[in-house]
Amino acid sequence: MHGEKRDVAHKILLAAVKVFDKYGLRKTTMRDIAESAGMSKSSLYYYFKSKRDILSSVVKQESLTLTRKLHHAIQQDISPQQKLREYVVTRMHLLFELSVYYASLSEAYLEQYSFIEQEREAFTAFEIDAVSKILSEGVLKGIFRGRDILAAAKTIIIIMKALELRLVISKSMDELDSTVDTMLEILFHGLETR
Amino acid sequence: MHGEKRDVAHKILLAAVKVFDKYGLRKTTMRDIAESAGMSKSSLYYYFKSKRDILSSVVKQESLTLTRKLHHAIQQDISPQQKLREYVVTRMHLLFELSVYYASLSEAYLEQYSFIEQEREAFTAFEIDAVSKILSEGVLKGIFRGRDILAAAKTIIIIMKALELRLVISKSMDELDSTVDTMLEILFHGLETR
DNA sequence: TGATTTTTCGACCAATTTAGTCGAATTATA
DNA sequence: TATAATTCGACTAAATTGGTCGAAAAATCA
Repeated sequence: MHGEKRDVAHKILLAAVKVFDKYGLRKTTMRDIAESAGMSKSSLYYYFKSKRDILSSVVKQESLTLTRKLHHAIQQDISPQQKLREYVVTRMHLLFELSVYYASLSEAYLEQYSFIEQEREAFTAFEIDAVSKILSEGVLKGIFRGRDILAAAKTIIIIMKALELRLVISKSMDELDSTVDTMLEILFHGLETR
Repeated sequence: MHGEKRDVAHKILLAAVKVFDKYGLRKTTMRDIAESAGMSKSSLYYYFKSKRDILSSVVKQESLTLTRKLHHAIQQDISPQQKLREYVVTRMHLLFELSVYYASLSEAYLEQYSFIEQEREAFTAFEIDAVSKILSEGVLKGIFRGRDILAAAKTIIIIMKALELRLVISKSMDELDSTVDTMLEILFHGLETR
């Protein structure tokens, strides 16, 4: 009749995201997750074998959401400039919502949950590929200068990561879009042919 | 030569605010505060007698900042409408920054730190007074209708508190100002004479 | 209906973390 | 140099942590 096992597991993950977002990974306890999911702590272990397991599932889920939406954002039939803008802005807004990627963790903690770093590295690889493709397209169309695409892509990603940090600190998205625009304005006039 | 006792105490409070903001009151430990302040945990007890003491000081400090800035915001020589707008917007932005008032705490936790509720109540009293004065001024100038000022003030404050909740949930201030404007538009056309 | 399976939870555990203490070391002051 | 102000490492008792287990409840099946 009602909820299957997978639905409850999903409900738990949603609850986990909520509290991860609130307290960060390190500070979130199984009790917090259970409370947020509206069930007993023991019941969590019926669906997940450990806290690490829940964490891992959340990370994988968020990572999937992130890449899927970013992929979709640059699939549109728009100019390379617009694509780059779309990518950066979408990325900003998504990362603002997704909790796990923002968790600033101590090295010791990351060691324990190594899959987070792994997932992050995989995401970086995706990013370099995605941005490189946008740049290549721009070069082919004679819009961007065709020097070292990989280096250019990496630079853009570094700048975006720097923006992430500012975002976390300010906790506001007010100036974000204009900052992105300013940044991209500079970026475009440096990349475009004349 | 360098830092007096009061300065260090102040430094500790700033560090405390930083981590309270990050983890919330409940999740913040003395170790967190000490780390954030760049000193040993034991040293904190040279300046404050307990965690409760630090918490209390932070709450009082934030409460003071809040009321002082709000008071200043409505001291300007502007129309009652502008004053009301100024009050609401300032309040929103300040509460977004101040960590303590947003801490959603369980009743059990609030019991332990009762001074938080006390300070909140004092703040509400200040608000009712401040908003009432703005409304009164508007009535005197023939701009607002002069029915039940106290009830009107309380209504405005309730609406602002509802906005607070939305603010916490969305964690973004993007739509906030326009929401405030929309709300005040409705509010003004209900309050103004004709 | 009664038997069986799925799901939930309270009670419990060992290990860690917590707020807070204390005396000794360090630093500044006189 | 003596004295006072400040810092901290080592410690404790109490609370909290992730995780276990078996029994109660619900849901499903016969």
